[in-house]
Amino acid sequence: MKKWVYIKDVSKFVGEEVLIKGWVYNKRDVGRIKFILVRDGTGIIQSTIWSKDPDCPIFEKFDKLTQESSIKVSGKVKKDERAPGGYELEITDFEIIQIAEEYPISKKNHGTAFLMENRHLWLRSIRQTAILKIRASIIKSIRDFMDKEGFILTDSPILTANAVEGTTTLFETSYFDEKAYLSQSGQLYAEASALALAKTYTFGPTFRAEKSKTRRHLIEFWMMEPEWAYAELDDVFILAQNLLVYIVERVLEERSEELKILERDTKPLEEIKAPFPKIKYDEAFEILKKSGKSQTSYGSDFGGTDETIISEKFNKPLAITHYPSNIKAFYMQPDQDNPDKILCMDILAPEGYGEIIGGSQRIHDLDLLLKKINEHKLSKEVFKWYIDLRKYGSVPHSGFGLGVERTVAWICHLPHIRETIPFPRMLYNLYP
RNA sequence: UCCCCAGUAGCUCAAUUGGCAGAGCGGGUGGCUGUUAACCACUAGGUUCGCGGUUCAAAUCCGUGCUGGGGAGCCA
Repeated sequence: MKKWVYIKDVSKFVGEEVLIKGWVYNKRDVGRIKFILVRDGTGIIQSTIWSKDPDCPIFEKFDKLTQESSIKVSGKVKKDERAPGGYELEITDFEIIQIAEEYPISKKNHGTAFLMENRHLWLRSIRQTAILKIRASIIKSIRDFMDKEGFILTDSPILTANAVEGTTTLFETSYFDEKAYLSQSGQLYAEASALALAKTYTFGPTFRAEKSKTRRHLIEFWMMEPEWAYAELDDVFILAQNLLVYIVERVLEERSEELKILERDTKPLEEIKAPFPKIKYDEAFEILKKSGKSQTSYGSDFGGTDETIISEKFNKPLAITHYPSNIKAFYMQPDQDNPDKILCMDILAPEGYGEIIGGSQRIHDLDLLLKKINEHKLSKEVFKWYIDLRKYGSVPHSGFGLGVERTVAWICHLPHIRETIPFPRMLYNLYP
């Protein structure tokens, strides 16, 4: 019985007979010599079949193979400069598990619509598997960093009775006889956990029924949200900065192969070092005004193009703080010295990728919170438990949300967020 | 929700701007002893997104619907 090995490990088995279980990525027939490119999820290896006899049984089996047919291949591992990747498998025999029907995804060009329709198959391409591996590394590095910093993972519920952001973007569902909503953010529950554990974070999917059709929006996306008792805005800014530096370092270290497949220029990533620049809304507005390229009026939120104009001035992630209070969420703490401004931060990724982190210091004063809930016409009933947090040992606390998919898009330098998650949920697009 | 663009073979696209619907890839058959999205020859494959209109004649022009793409607003 030959040893089952994965392609990523073949270099350790040069000269030995091994068994590879995989799929036909491509085949080439050059008469007496045939090539099968076998992929097994960890890599691709060129495999060769040779015989003097044009009618030998293994050639007949080869002829049946179609793209993506599943096969178990036995052969001897050889070092060979002519093979892509430098190693080659000299096939002694192979077993056909299933002959694939005509595979819809060919080696030539496809349009986005067609690829999205076949997302379940598109995932098998080298490029897509590289992105998924980088996504996995980013998630692992986020978890490792937060754990190392002493934050406790606490999960927030997906089904909730209350909104966090504007009520227009909620997915409504039924909860027996009550109405329920899919979570837009785990933050409010994380605040409760933070008062229990001091340093916490939630990690999970969030849902926004926004009718937005852009390269940076998903209907279902993943967020990591730390919440930290007694922390002020500056504390979470430093946390966010160190987190991003750590993620980039880890990806450069673990996934250089995948970044190469994506043809990602790693120089801009190598420049991601602390400290990150931090400017106030007013300064950001000045930059916009001077650029002459923006129509945004003072006091309004920045648009996607505005973010690009501002972040192009810096080669690192940039924090913009102290936004006007009327354009931010109800739970955000006003600045003591300037109550029209909010102790909040948006962190914009470089290279035009825009906002990947949004955070703030939270209101800890009971009366102020009640006033804000009133102003935003929110229900005191459903928020009773949240208001309670300000009655029993309330303290200043802060947190932020990091969008996983936007982070993946930036680090991989992807033109569109749809490739950052295995099965993106987008506007009017629930299949596959 | 608004603005712009597109829909032709399984896929990616052509079609002299209103005059015989075609090529590459993929499929099939055959050839080739080192290919790198192999190559060469032959071959099958069409309700030109649906409906209505203009015209001697519509893939092409007009109207309408559907689907998809790009962007805006909003956001991570």
